[in-house]
Amino acid sequence: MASNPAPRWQRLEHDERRRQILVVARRLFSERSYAAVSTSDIAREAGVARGLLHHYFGTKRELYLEVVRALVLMPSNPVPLQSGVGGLEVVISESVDRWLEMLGRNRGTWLAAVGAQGLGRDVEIEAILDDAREQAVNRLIAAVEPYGAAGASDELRAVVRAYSGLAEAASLEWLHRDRLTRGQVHTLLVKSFLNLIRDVLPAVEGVDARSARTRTA
Amino acid sequence: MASNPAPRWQRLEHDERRRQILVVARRLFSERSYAAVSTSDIAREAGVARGLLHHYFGTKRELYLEVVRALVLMPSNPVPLQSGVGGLEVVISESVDRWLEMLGRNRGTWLAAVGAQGLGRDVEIEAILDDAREQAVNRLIAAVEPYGAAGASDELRAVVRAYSGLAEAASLEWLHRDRLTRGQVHTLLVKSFLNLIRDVLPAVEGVDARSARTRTA
DNA sequence: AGCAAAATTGGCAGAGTGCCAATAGGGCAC
DNA sequence: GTGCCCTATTGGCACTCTGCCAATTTTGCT
Repeated sequence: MASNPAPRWQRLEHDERRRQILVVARRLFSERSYAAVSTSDIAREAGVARGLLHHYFGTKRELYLEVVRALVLMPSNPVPLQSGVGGLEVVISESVDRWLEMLGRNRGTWLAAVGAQGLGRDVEIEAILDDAREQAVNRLIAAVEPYGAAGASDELRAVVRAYSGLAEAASLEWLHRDRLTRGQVHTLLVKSFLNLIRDVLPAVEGVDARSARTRTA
Repeated sequence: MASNPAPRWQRLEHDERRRQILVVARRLFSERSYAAVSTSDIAREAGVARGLLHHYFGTKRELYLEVVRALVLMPSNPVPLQSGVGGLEVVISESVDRWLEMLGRNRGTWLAAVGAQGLGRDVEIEAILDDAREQAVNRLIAAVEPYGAAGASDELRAVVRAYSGLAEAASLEWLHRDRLTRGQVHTLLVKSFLNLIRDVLPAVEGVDARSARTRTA
């Protein structure tokens, strides 16, 4: 009396199914570009019907944005940190070290998150990435603040942001192009940061309005 | 007696039509993302049939790659330069100035070229952007070489590449976020470069293999 | 066991892409 | 000036992908 007709599919709880789809989508979107991944691909690999994706995320694009948001939760920029004990140099050194540690563990994910893609300014994507970087900058500034008297001026934020760019590029030289060792990246990041804060920042703040002209050397 | 039935469309020379389509495609791909631009959009704005796009470029993606190639011909990284007269500092200062000048003129295009996009490593796009940046690094190294004894070591290339990242981020602070003036970016770039070459690079080269371990501080 | 809520499926409609055969400019030979 | 031929250009067909929704199935609860 075939009591159980052997269910053809399993019914999962809302959040669980959602998470499962997100995992697959994250993998595929990390491997290939947005256009090169179809919702059918995601559905097939997740073992569900394509319509279910739309039930949970509405649209392919929204699913994509969800993936991006999850991905940039990982610090895409240098060195957050907590309580500073010791001099600025020590604090920075430890922060950089912790950050490189994280990078080494999540190499693939991080590379996918910072991998520059095509052109065409996608304002939403840009906003998400920008927010993530800005938060990283905030954390770093908060950590440094006790050491430098200056509050979070525009110049400080900009310099730290520039440092983020340097840190990303340098990390790529380690993880992707293999031209630097981890130790070298560490040295590069620590010394650069100290130089930027102690030497470059004061100079930048010292540039007065007359030098802010748009033309000429 | 209606001699000329008034041609319904004009027949252009191969290269000319091709260029015309590229101009439109470049504009649209710079404004919106790849997925948000349809071949119909491009064809309509170019005033041609959609099929013609495929005749010239084969595929939407190939057309896109063509646009990207053209776009990154513009130096996406700092400061090429020619013959150095004067000290390193003067050469760098002038180079940075010339570069900022170019940025100011081509603000929109440059922003489109470096604008961070989505995830999903698109290896072809990545290769194109990477080549462009690498060439910029080469030019910069060639300009600096007379001043530093060291040849183009891996460390030097990596440090200059890191500098490129810093320069891009700093320029965005000027052009996009408006937190720095042009003069401030100039100062930031010149001083940072000198610091990197004179102070940081030697330290990075001095990191011996024992420090190159993957773990630990 | 039966019911109801909700998770899941399957298929339909519209849009976008790739392709190719047919058409029509326009330069050139005569 | 006229006609011919080359090829730039068009228009439409087939296929894939996305968004949507009604129908179906599962499962917890009474």
